Amino acid sequence: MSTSGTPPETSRVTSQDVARYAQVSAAVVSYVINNGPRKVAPQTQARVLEAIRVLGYRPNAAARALKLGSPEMIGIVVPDSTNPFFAEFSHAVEDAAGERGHALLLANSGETAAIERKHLKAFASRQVDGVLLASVSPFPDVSPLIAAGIPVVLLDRSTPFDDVTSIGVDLRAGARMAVEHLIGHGHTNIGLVIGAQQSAEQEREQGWLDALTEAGLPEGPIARGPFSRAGGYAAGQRLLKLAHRPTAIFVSSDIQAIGVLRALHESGLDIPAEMAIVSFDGSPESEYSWPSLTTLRQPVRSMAVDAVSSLFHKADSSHTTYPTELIIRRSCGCTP
Amino acid sequence: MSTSGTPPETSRVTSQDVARYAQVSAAVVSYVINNGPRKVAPQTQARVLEAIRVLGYRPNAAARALKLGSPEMIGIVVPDSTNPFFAEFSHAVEDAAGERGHALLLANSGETAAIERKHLKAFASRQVDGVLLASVSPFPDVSPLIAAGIPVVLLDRSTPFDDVTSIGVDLRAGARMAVEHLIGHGHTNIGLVIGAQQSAEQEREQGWLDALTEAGLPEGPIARGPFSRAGGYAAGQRLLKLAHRPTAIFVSSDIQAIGVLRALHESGLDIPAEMAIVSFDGSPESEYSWPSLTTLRQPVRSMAVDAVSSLFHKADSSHTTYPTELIIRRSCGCTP
DNA sequence: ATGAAAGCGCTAACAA
DNA sequence: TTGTTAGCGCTTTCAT
Repeated sequence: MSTSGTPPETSRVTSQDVARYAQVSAAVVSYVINNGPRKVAPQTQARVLEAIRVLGYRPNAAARALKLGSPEMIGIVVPDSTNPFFAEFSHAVEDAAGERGHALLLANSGETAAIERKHLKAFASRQVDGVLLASVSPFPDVSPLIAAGIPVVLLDRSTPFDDVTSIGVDLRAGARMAVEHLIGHGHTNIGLVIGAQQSAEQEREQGWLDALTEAGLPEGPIARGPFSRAGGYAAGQRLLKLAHRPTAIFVSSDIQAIGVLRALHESGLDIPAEMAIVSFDGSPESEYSWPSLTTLRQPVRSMAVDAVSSLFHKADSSHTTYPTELIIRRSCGCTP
Repeated sequence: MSTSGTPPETSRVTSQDVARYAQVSAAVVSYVINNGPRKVAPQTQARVLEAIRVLGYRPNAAARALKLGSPEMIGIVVPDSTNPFFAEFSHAVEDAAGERGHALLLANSGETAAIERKHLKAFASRQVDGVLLASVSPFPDVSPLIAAGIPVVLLDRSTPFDDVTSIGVDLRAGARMAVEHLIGHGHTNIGLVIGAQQSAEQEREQGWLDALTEAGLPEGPIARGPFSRAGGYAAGQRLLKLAHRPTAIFVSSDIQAIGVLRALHESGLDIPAEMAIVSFDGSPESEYSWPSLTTLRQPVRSMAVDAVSSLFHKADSSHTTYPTELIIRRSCGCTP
């Protein structure tokens, strides 16, 4: 027999093993691991702890999950975790979940309702403790979750839906504010770059229209495209080709705005002198573009934190609206 | 009695319930759900399927996980899932895992070894089927995983470590290639923006030095900072303040390069005429900066796919190096 | 082709 | 304060 390093014991150490080693029952092991629900004599506790250390015991989460009916995980499904807005959101969610000892399951729907639904079902099967959903659809089918009694909160919404709780900023009011800012700069032909139809986008479009109408301005040109840099780029190019080209554009997301900026740069237009931009989200990327983007910041982190809490407090369904803040930077023309 | 909607049955439907309804045993239910391992008569199968539908049965993943010893999930821990490089990587990993019916647990270490370790332990407890780790440290402690017999692959490395399998590009050679490109443009004073010490960064630094030395050029100025836009911005500013300011900079990551670009723009310097840039990673963001970044693209998606496969094929530990590709764009000066 | 039953590892009610 | 024990819901061997 050699004295070489520990063989890669595929850790089949169970609480029973620990109990045996510490000369106690498995119950006691459980009590010390979870600090309860029964008290354990300090001396006994020390023995158990020692046994755990020596044996390299690691509780089996699956068994615990089965017994408790909770895997101590929450799930989030977003259209694209690569989008800075969702990336930031997910990161904050992971932090918040972690503080409660929960892990985060991340899934991408790729803007496809079928895939979204598949993930929702999978999460339901896993009996996760809660699901955060930034749906592709204005009318997501969360029935698998509801049926499993799993709390859900809908993200990135500005209107309530059924009896599922939801959060988000007032997209319409925010968009309106952004466009009003542009109007304040004297623009009268203000274009819109926005997602390819669907839910929430409608509201930003409405807000854009609200501001225009209120100011007695004509409806500007619209370019629709995917929520991506490339989508924004293409949309920007289309707007630039227009005979009656706008002098300002409201872009419904930072990520698209980055693409628009590129189209503008390539065309040699001066921003903001010849084309002003205001966008939406307030992602970190918006601060580092050139010129930096004037944008409507969503309070991502607090939304994330609250979303996670409401999963755990599962109060009655409700919708909570967060304030949006106009961050003035260079792209709107405030600073020359 | 009303005919109102189904009460929110907190889905306590078990395979037993299904069995009873379909007048078969639980074993048969399992067989039809998993298409095996025993065959089931078509007629029986239909009855079971019907029962599943009627009862709204959804298998309990925790029970399955306990029985099988596998939760059918893999985990990934990265320094910052918000960093486009890791965001893209994780997304690709999620796809690859999903194809195998596995979910993805995402955790951030925030560049802190202690947090990383905490996540690794948690993953070990959860008995995940594999862990992908982009460690903060050059010598990560993966023992909890090893002890649990969980396959690990180290990400974003260019050198092997112990007997754990790893993947990554040849950072040193890549950096060298990037710097050589700059040298090819006639630059003789080439700065470096890089992370605040640690592992992999050393290699990019070495590559930078290699190119300089080989060309008989003096060592340029170095600015270190976090892997963030802000970190790059600050680093860029420091380089600009230098008396003997460089005419080109090799930035060790796209995300920092975005920050450097901002510093450059603010100083009014023309890019690439007065300051050329080449960066590293090839993230989507690099294509949309202004000017667009000439960068060393890492084959993120194929690395992600391969990383996931090797988790499942758990061959002997090995290190595989991926090729890097210099994407020529505007920031280096190739196009005026 | 199907049923019966054991047991994965843990928690907590119930005893002692 | 600690031990005994009964499951949580599923998979699968062993019978039939």
